[in-house]
Amino acid sequence: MLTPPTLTIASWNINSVRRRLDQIERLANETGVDVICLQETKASEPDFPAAEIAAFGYPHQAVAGFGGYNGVAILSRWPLGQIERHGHCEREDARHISAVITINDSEPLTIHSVYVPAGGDIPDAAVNPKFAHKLRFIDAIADYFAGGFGFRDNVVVAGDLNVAPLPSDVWNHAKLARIVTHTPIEIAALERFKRSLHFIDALREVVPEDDPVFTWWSYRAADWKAANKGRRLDHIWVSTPLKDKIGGVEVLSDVRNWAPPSDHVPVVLKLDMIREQLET
DNA sequence: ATGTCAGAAATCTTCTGA
Repeated sequence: MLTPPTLTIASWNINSVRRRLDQIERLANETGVDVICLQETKASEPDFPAAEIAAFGYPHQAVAGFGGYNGVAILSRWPLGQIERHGHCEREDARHISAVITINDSEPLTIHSVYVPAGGDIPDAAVNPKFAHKLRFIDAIADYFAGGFGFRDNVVVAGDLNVAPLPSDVWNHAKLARIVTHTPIEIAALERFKRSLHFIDALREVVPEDDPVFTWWSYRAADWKAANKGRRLDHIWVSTPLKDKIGGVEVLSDVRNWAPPSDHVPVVLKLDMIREQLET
């Protein structure tokens, strides 16, 4: 089999896979991305448009979903093994699925598509059960990674983590300090999750920490681009062995203009691991 | 507090979740 020079992995909260099916095809055609991790597919597994997506070039799929809300998937041009869905906080709510990508036998790569709960409006776990669930979910997924992997494993976490951790990850740090997605308690929880396997925030490896980067813009602005009140809620993390293989990270903000748009845009990671393996 | 989406269940609109 011909080995590709790179492996590209996208993370995209698509806000209904059926509503935006043609945009998956467009993303495939315009970027050629190898793997797409989806969140908020909002489709039951029988309703998931598997055949159509296979025809777009992604015959290998890991899907978890039910009607109405949530739902995650991994779409791949490469075979997927060991597909596992993970329930956290005693729920089977289709927020986390993983698969092992088998490009070569020597270095398996485990890819996770994750959708962290949004958390409601009030950033107080004592009065808002959704916020309490969000914090418990992040703790639970941190425990999962702390207990299930070694620091030498190749692991990619791609998802809507619903937290914008850095001041430059939101349009106004001071104004959002008490707004859910940017509160100190959520940022601390996300940091613990990140440390669970010494994950590296791939985008911030290639974009300076002070540069504003957003992946989500609310539907409620009349003109999302003019207002530009965005947040970086979508992340791709890699485990330490993959750090030196980050070949680039791109936020496809133009996708926010594709009609009808999701409120999130894809983040794409390029890994150079395969090329390095060829050279050694 | 506001606005805008998407899906479900039940209608021709309201609810929930985001």
